[in-house]
Amino acid sequence: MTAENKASNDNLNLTASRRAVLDIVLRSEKPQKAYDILSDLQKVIPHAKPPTVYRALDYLINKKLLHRVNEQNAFVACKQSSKCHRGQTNRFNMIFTCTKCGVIFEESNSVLTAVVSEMASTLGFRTDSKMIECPGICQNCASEMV
Amino acid sequence: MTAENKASNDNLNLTASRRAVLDIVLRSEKPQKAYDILSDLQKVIPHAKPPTVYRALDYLINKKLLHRVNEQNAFVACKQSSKCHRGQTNRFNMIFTCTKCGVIFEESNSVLTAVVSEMASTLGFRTDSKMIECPGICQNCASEMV
DNA sequence: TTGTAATATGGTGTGATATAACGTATAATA
DNA sequence: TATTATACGTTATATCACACCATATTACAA
Repeated sequence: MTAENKASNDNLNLTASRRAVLDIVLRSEKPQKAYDILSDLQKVIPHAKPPTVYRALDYLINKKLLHRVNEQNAFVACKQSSKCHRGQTNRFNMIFTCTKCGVIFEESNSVLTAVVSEMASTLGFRTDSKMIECPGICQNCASEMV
Repeated sequence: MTAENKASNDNLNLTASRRAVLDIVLRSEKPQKAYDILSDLQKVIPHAKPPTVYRALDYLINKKLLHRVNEQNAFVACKQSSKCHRGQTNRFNMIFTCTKCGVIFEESNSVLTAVVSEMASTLGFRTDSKMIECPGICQNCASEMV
């Protein structure tokens, strides 16, 4: 289920600032930085402050509408297509992040899920977020570096 | 090859501050924060400043002696055992990071390597670091949360 | 040996990221 | 209504990271 679909979920308490932050992140392809989100947010909610943004982000991440991209200190909407799920909430999603331009690719894969699940359980490790990050260089940036 | 082994490598220019930073990180099990490293470093090099640490870290990461753990904004010694390598420089290493206590587990796995390599190449994505992070909760912390 | 390029360091300052703390408001419910 | 939980407003500050410029050192060619 994508973030856009989830946003109409009844269990969701989308206040004005949460809705606005979600919209800002949804509108962008690339992960958005917190202080860029803040700038945008202040066009709608002029008195918004850093905690306003971080609270909204925390909430939306908890509700699985957004991901935090640790490699970039940035935030992106959950792009998992419904076909990646089929009710399987335990699938892992890989986020390939371009350290050059910031573009990301989010992909799910059953073999990945199987192997990571097994590694984690061998370690007695509980993987809550099911998001894995792999940094690198996207095709576009690679070709520009000649 | 572990960081300890590599440290005796001839190609390495281990100046005083680099050596000290490496030692500080090696001495600790858990990833170390830059400003904690700085505090320790100042016991040896009193005039050390933040750039001193970040420069040393950059160097050591480039030389593959250390990893940056993005989930924690912290740094840890490369713990890959030699058996994980056998000259295969293209193996992926997964770092499971505990978001509660900060402990990490670094593991390599041929199936993981195969599936991530394939996903990346499908996307035309160049994976330089070969380090993948998976956040979660370690067994210890999980049992304490009852 | 001198010139020069590359590398490493010292030190200042500041940009960027994130949250603690405390008070107020609102909503849900016993 | 009293109580609890949740959300928000605001100030201040903690934390993370590096740009910038000057200086020193090294390596090597002329």
